[in-house]
Amino acid sequence: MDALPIGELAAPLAAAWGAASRLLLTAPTGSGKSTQIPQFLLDAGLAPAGQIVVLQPRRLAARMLARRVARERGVALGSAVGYQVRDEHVAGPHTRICYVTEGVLLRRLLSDPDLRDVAAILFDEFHERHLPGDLMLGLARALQARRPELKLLVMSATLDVSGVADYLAPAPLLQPAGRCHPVAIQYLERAAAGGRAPIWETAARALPALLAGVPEGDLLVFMPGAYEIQRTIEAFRGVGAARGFEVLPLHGRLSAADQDRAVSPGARRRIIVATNIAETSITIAGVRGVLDSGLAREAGFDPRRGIETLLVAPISRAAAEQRSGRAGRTAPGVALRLWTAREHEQRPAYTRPEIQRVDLAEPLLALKALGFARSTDFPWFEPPPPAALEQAEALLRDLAATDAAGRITSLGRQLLRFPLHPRYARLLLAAAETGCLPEATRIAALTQTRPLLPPARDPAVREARGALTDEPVPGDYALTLRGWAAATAQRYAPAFCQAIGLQAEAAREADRLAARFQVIARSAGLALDTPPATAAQIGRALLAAFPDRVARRCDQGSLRCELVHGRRGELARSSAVHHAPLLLVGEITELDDRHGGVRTLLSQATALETEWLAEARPDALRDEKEYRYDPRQKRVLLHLRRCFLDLVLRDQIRQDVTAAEAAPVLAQALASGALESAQWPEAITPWLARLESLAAWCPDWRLPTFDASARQTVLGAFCVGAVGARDLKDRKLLPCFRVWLGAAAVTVLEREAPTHFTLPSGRRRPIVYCPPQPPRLAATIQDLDGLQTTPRIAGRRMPLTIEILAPNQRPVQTTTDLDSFWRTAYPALRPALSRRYPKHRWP
DNA sequence: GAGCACTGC
Repeated sequence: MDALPIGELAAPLAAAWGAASRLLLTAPTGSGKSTQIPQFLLDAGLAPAGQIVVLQPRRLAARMLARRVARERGVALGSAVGYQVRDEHVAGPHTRICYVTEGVLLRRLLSDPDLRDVAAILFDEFHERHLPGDLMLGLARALQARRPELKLLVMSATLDVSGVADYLAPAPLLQPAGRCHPVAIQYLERAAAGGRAPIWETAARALPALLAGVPEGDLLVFMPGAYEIQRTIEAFRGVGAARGFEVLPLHGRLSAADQDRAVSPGARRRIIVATNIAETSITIAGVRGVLDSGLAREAGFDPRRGIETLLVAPISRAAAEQRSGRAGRTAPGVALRLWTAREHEQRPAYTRPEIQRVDLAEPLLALKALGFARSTDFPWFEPPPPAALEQAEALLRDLAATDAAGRITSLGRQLLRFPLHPRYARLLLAAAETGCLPEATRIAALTQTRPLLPPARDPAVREARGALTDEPVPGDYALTLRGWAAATAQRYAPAFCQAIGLQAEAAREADRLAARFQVIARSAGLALDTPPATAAQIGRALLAAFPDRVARRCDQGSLRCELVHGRRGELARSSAVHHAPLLLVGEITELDDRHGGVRTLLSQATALETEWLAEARPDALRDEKEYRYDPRQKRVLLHLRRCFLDLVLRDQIRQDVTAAEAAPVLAQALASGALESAQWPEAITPWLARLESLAAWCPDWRLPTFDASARQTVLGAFCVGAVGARDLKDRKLLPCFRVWLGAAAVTVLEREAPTHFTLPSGRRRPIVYCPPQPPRLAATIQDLDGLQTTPRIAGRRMPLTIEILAPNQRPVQTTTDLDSFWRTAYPALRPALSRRYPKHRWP
């Protein structure tokens, strides 16, 4: 690694530092800026009082840099030079240079909004654009209004500097001469076999040419995930030119020992097949050639459906640059990209920053605590998508963390005491109410680490793990808690951990986290000395945090589930609760399937009893006086009832009343507290009796009139082009089909989704849709229009399922092949359907 | 082949 030419930079940096409060510096990763710039600022007296804080995206980097700078200056670590990461604080009152991870500074800001002891903030590796770094930059800029002497220096490698320069203006740009070795870039001459061949086959075909151009040193191959890495290694076995090479995998799920093996030099030349972990986190010495698949798994969040995504996508040009650079760290190198030069130009210039693609509830709550009641008040470097902000606002409202005007409540401030997503913080407060706080702190902790019990392929491990379920287990969290407790009892004996496949490292980290949550809980006055919790206590607490994650198994033969808000997915095969008809799922993730489409995986499931939904009482959700009579609390209750109605009534309603028609009516009538059961068909009266007891909780609500515009019509036939929406309305057709696209049921509303209903007194009450409601149907229909066989939403092919519905809305038949359905299956079925269900007008 | 890239308080 070459030293930064600090001498050439010293004069301009010193001059700019005096004149400007914000500066921008671009230099490649590993140029020495992270260690040299802070020392220069200190030695030149440019930060005479206060700390120079250097923000790092990773804990390991913060630790290593502090260690190195302390050594260079001959001081003890934690004295003049220190660091702070989540688990460690190695710094003191005399610390002048402090390396901290981005989240740590955000936390510090929450307890000390002026950061009085900080003289300068250096944003290192800012081009990585992690969410906390982005947020911190905006906060620091805003803070300069109160503390004009605070200096900001943004350091980045491949960032499009003009955007930051504009944001920080006036900010001088410093650009020292680069010192990297040249890397020759090669592209494929023709697109790989029409893009049809698996990426590992393309890689194996290209390997000999690359090896011929790299006579010495190791080779680094980038693949999107562990599965592709495995297939690549197998494919390389058949390549003659690779004989004599040691071929090793490298990804985050490997044990520390296996990762070390891939990083440390061996006797033979090596080919290391890695994920993105080798792009930024792990540096491998001696790499002279890079083979780049051009693919990466990219995390995202769809605010409309409230679903996380993890999909394989082409990397940006900047990321490809970063990957190629891995070949030129010690000597000139070669990089072969498995795409054409022409395709390269069509790739996005930069990876979408995190703030554009993740759930914003947690940062938004922090902003509100810091005085930015509305997200538009905040000086975003790049504002997040409005839909994501709306979703986050709605979630915070539903958790009672904010009031109707979007201001933080005292409950919201309580949530913020925990370094957790507001949902999990909410889980802890609810757990204190239901009496399962110790268990809940452990559940929250294990969601924040690597999986403690990752899915096992080894039959011996599976069998040993089976012993954990000798007694029935109410959920996947509960199963992990059981394995974790057993391992704790054995003091994490390696033999035991290995036998059940428990990741001791992750468990120890979770131990520390749970302990920390308990310290915070105790200081907040929450009761921790409770007897071992029952499944009901834990289930009810989980419901308060995840009211929109209730799911029901569609049938016993498959793992398909329906979720509230017209979503659905597939329960993870590895889940421990295959027996339960009603579930609460902790995670919903959309993943690639093997056909170029997607599937929605439901994991971390917990079995639910209908009674917990039906009998969830206001006091189970009570936190403090100000919420007891707050309408917002009723919203949560109303939502729970809707879950109940959606899922339970659908089985019970028959004959002429369809669930889609009845549910909103019932929900509103129910909320009114004055339901007259005589008005309803006999089949549903047993359920109404239970519902009436729910309604009794909110006696001040009155029966609303049912607004016909709220009636829903299933899109089905419209989508496949058989019947137009107008036909459905004019001819008063019952819905015959329901169409599922990915996780979302596509339905159409006759008008816009209603926002209010009217009480007999004439007063209007808002209808609150928990995220991600109501669906934006107009947009959905446009996306679908004209797409007969391979509907795409946002460029991604969505699995299409069509259900033929009986008048009671239960599916008669299901198909996934639209073409053959429409050509053969449906025409063959139609006569029978017409006889069986004459009420339908079958197209 | 069926969980799933990388981080972080």
